[in-house]
Amino acid sequence: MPEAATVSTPDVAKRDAILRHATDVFADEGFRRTDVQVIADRAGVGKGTVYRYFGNKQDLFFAAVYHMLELLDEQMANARRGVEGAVAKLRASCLAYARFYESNPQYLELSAQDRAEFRGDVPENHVVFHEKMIASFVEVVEDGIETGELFPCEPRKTVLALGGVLHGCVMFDCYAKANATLTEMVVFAVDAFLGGISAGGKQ
Amino acid sequence: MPEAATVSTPDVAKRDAILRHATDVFADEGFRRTDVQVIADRAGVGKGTVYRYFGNKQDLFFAAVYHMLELLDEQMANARRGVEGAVAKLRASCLAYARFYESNPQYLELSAQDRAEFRGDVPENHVVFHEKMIASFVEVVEDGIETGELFPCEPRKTVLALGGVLHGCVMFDCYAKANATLTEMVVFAVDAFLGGISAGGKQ
Amino acid sequence: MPEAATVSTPDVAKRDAILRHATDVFADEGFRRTDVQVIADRAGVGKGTVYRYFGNKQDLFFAAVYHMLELLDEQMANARRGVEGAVAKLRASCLAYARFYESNPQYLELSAQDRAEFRGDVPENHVVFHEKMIASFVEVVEDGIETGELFPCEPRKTVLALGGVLHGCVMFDCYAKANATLTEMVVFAVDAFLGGISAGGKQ
Amino acid sequence: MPEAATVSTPDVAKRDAILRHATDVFADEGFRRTDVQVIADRAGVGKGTVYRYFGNKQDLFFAAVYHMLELLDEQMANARRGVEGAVAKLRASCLAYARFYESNPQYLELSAQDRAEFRGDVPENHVVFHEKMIASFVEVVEDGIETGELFPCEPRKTVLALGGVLHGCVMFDCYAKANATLTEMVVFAVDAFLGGISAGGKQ
DNA sequence: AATGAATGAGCATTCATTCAT
DNA sequence: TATGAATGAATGCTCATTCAT
Repeated sequence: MPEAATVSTPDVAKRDAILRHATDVFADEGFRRTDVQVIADRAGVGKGTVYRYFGNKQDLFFAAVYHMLELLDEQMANARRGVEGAVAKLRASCLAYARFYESNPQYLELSAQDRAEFRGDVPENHVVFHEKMIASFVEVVEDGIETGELFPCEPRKTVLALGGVLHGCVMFDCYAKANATLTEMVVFAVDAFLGGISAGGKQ
Repeated sequence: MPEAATVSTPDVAKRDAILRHATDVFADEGFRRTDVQVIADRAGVGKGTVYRYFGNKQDLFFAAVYHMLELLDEQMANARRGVEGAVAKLRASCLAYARFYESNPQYLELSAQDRAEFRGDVPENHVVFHEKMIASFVEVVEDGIETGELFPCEPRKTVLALGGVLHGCVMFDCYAKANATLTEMVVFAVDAFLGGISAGGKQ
Repeated sequence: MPEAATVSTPDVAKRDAILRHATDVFADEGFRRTDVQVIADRAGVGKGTVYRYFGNKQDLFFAAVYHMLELLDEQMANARRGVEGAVAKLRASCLAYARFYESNPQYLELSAQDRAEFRGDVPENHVVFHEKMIASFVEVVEDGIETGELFPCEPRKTVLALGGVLHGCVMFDCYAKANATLTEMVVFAVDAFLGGISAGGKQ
Repeated sequence: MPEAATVSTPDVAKRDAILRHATDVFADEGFRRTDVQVIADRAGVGKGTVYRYFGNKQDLFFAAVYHMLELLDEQMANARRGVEGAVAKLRASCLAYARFYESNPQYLELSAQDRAEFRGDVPENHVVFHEKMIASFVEVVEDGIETGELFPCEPRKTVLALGGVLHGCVMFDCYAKANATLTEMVVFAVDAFLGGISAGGKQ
């Protein structure tokens, strides 16, 4: 089967390169300190090209964050696939979350910048994506309650609390390096949290 | 005895005013966007005075954060005082933590800025203070293990995980407003977490 | 007879469209502020096509101005046609001038831009055209002097002064809106001026 | 009388220097093309100082134009002082107008820029000043009508027409250099115009 | 011939920091 | 000691022009 036809990709590669380097620079320097020229230089394009593709610095940042959200969601969904049981599914997702940020520390900084600079005042598509991710967790929790695996609780509240646990563990890390990897800390915290809401005894 | 040495620093009030307004402006605008002139104006002093008292913008920011840490620690210590039992003490501290940030949202933003801008690359006195706060929690956890109130665990790891839970709950809030106050969410998450590490059954 | 050679340039229409929209955009935005891309978009052609037809932004502007000069000259010539008497001819021309700019305010702005941006440092063909227009007026004035309708005077100086009157009345308008139309103001000023150089008593 | 006390002038000199050089650069380069850095350099101050004194480029430009208006008005008023008769007063003012622009060609370009860039959409104080200048001319015309020196006419309309004549003569000059100075052309045009509205015969 | 993606020089404005008064 | 005027490096964004397709 010859010639797999690379018909498309007119400049997706260029867009990706910009996005990738933008992520790195935003992570290294922070949103405000970042000079778009540096992103352009690293991506090997002119500054005007960056603006052509992303409109302005802020939208470029948002695009980088959105890309991160997609990757994170994908990895958590993959981790959940084929796992049985609500607790096991939640645990697998959280593990994927931890591994994602541990493997890609630049995304951790991107998240910190996002929170600090925009305080949730983010584009609509981010909000939608957040809700989609929450919804997928809520579904798991609801199933868990139905099967009796989890104590009855408000699913959304539970999911948001779990989200807080995850977010906090990865962000808080910098203040007092534990003698543990980021992933170990998340697992520890999540297990305690899940133990506290599980019906079947602890651990 | 000549000239009874002006013992008291004659301008503590001025220093405090600068610090207070700096906190507000840093919280409102973010570290990078903050114009020191605005802080000086609001504090009713010249810009040069701000630099005389705090050296530079970054150190002013750090001083504001340090002041926040002192207040937070004080409130958590007060909350713990007179409470019996490790779990109850931890819970009371966490409640104080939540109330502190709920009552003073500007400190929440200050924390977010601190994390985003400096990633834990903070002055020595911050590190020391963090460790002091951690130590006071660790002591409680160790007591809890000793009395059998808590499962055996690594105290420091447990405390850092709990710190992550707290940090995460207050920071994560902005992404998906729960139908609950910040304090309710923290209580919910902390109770689940404590339930998971408590020996005495859940809640 | 084979293939009757596409004699007519096949894209005069396209050139005209570009020129028409260029005039509007230059008038609305001014020369410097004008984005050639906008002209291309409005004309429904690619930006490269604009450059293919006109070389560069400045030459495009000059082409627009030249087109305006042709239209203006045509209208003044038409107005003069069939009119008897030097004063009547001059008056008719000036009326046409006023009506031209009142009916096409975009040309007024184009003139203002031309003066401000290039100060008469314009292409040779503009200079030639100006001289041609001046010459046609000079001829009328010379006839008027010969027939005794006008006082003896330097014809060229007189024509340039009249040109100043016209130019000034339409340009000055913006500073202090009179309670009169542009045309009324021009008629008023021109009648006074002509009254002052006419031998036959005033008006 | 010793010590003429230069009490005031804290930095009026610096402000004037900036304004003077701004006028020159705006005149030479045009508003859009002007780089504020160049003005700062020529005035021997930092760029920030220019912004400290004038806020932004546009306001700096308006300040330069306003200064020009004040100078022009002063010179016309001086020229009128001690002159008897409406026509003589108007003529003297117009002569001063012509001499002003002939002696200070940079102001001529400044006017052209003002018209082209802002089309009369200028600050309130400019409008007020224009009206003040118009009013002083209107008064002369009204007196002239009262004494019978001028034909009855609408004074404001007459003044605006005269303003157009002046404006046009100085602006139009660039298109077709007459064999006369700017002042000669203005005198010629104004005399014709005044001749046309004067009761007492021509010239 | 027609296009429009890519480029990078150019410029307004901001703001941390200094230092003369 | 307190001030705030002065500075100039830093940076987001625009747009004329080019040129590969």
